[in-house]
Amino acid sequence: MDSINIKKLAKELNISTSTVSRAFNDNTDINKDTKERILAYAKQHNYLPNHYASNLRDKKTKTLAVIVPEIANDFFSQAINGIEEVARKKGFYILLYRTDDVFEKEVSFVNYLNNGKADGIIMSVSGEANDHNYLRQLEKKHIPVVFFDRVYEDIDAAKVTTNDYDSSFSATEHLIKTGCKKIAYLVVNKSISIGKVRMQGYQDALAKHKTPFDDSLVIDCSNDEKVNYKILKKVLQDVKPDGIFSSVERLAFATYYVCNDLGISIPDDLKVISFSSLRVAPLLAPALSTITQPAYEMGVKAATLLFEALENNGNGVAKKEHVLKSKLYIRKSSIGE
Amino acid sequence: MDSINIKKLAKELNISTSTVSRAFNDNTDINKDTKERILAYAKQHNYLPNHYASNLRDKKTKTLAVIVPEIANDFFSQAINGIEEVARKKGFYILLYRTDDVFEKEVSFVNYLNNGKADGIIMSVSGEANDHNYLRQLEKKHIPVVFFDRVYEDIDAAKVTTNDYDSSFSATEHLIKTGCKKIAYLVVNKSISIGKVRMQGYQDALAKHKTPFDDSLVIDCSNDEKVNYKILKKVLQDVKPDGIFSSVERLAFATYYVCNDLGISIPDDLKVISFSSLRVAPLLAPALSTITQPAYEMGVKAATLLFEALENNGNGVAKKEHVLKSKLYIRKSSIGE
DNA sequence: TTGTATGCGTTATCAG
DNA sequence: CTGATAACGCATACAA
Repeated sequence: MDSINIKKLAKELNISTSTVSRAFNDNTDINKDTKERILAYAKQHNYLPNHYASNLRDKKTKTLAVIVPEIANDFFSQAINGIEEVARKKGFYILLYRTDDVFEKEVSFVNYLNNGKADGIIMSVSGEANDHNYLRQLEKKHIPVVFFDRVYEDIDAAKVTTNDYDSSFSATEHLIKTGCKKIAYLVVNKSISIGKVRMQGYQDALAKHKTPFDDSLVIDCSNDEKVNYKILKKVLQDVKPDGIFSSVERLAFATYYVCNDLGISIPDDLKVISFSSLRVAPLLAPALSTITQPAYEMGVKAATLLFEALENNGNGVAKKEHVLKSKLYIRKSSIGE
Repeated sequence: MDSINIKKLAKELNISTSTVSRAFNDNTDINKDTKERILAYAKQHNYLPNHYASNLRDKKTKTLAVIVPEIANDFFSQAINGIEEVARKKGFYILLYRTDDVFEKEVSFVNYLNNGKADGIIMSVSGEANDHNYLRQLEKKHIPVVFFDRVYEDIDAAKVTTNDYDSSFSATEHLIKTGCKKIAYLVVNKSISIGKVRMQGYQDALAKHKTPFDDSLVIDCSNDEKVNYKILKKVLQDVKPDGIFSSVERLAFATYYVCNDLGISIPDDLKVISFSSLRVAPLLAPALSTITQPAYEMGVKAATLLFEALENNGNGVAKKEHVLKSKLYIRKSSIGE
């Protein structure tokens, strides 16, 4: 057909394929003029080395897999931005996966990656500390993994997290200081490590201030907006908390909607603070107090660590937790009278 | 090393590589028991056919490239979600690119894709109708392209858009009806087709209502938040419009920030309406009136069209504009006294 | 139903 | 500095 490849190019230029190859691989062993001639002709005829063939030869995919629970989410989209930034500079491609928080999808994706589709993986996990054999397989194939935000504690890999415990503690303490006596903790999946850590900060802050911990104030929500609305409506009507600490952005939004409908005033009747990366948090009615994670920086850090692992062939890379700091923004939604 | 491949697997099972290959390719010409035996053994030893080698053989990458100006943006992240949904069902991978609205990056990405890295491309463009030779090269290589939202009119390809002209017309008319006499149009790049279409709707609505068009009310903004803040501050102080029609979400946010700082009341002093996919628009202070594009559905549609092109080998596919409908949500930010 | 042989497009090795 | 050749891992045509 009209498809071009290294052989045709070589033939048309009356040189060997090796020389053409050299022209494209910054090889020093090539005459400058020859190289220019080749590149010029290639450009003209729109030739580029086939990436799959190259990969087959030297096992470098120049591709990085990114696995996240959701994409349309301020935190993750900003993190992906950070990853993309670093990857682009290294000339790497990004393969994107979304798990929808379904553990089985995560497993199936990771298993696929065993076929050499990517050189490394950056992921924010969707399951609990459990059977992670599927991840151990990657180690055997020397495919490095870096976790960010949501990690598996039992896997030995580089991890990029934020100081969730401290932030949760501070946020809860802040609510207590503004006068809250009955603070509810909103979480999506209690058993996932990130939910646990955040809850621990909440509990310890309560304990420090001699506020008894009440299990009925821990509200386990779902991934379905409508269900959450119902759950929260019931809680606000029956349990009547005077403070909300939300471990997940969208539960804070749901709280706002319920309050609007029930005529509950934030912050007069109820103070709200939430983990959130929403850039327009200051523009909400009322402005939402947030614990904001450095999403973009976390992406950059995770990608940087992955490239370190790749460049050192997995040796000597800090397989530890790299903790970045979140920022607490106190806004109107949690300010006392 | 410890790496496994089709040969080793075949040898260990005392069968030929072709049989192993058949087991993985839903080939009918294989004994059911043999197939099961192979798959079981493969699973146990964590073998999967190398994707790059397979591709080199049969020129199917099962990969789809997605090129967007930004990722951390409600519209695009939701659209990507839609694309991902369809791609996943087809067993396709997604290669993600971000251009940052820089035309050169778009060109360089597209050129890369000429090397057979992806079977097809879905993109929202970053340039103007100009020299699109780089895209024409793709046609030669039979790599189908589908545009969404931001398209090049002069390229013959499937396009997924929304009824921007109508929406802009309605939005502007709505502002006029609520009493606005001096409506500013905010745009990021006037010369890009999508900005033009939206502006045309704005202009025509003005004309219909005998409001003279004033060029100083067309505010050309940038991609830098700080610069936009300054531009808008100046406009609100000097030109003093009583209505804002923003063709881009983040310019509406910037307007909100400026108004907060200048003590301008929305909607009393200034009414605002904007193109936006922000899911918490109703929660803003005041709730933002929006023209909301069906972002997710656009992603689904674009991906569906691309797969049609792929499956029909590019023939008989509707290389036309598929127009979906946006929805106008009138909220407090643009309601009259 | 299975096995053998070939080639996909590239690059590294080695020889010149 | 350049050319010939083998090999990467797989899937198909063809033979059995």
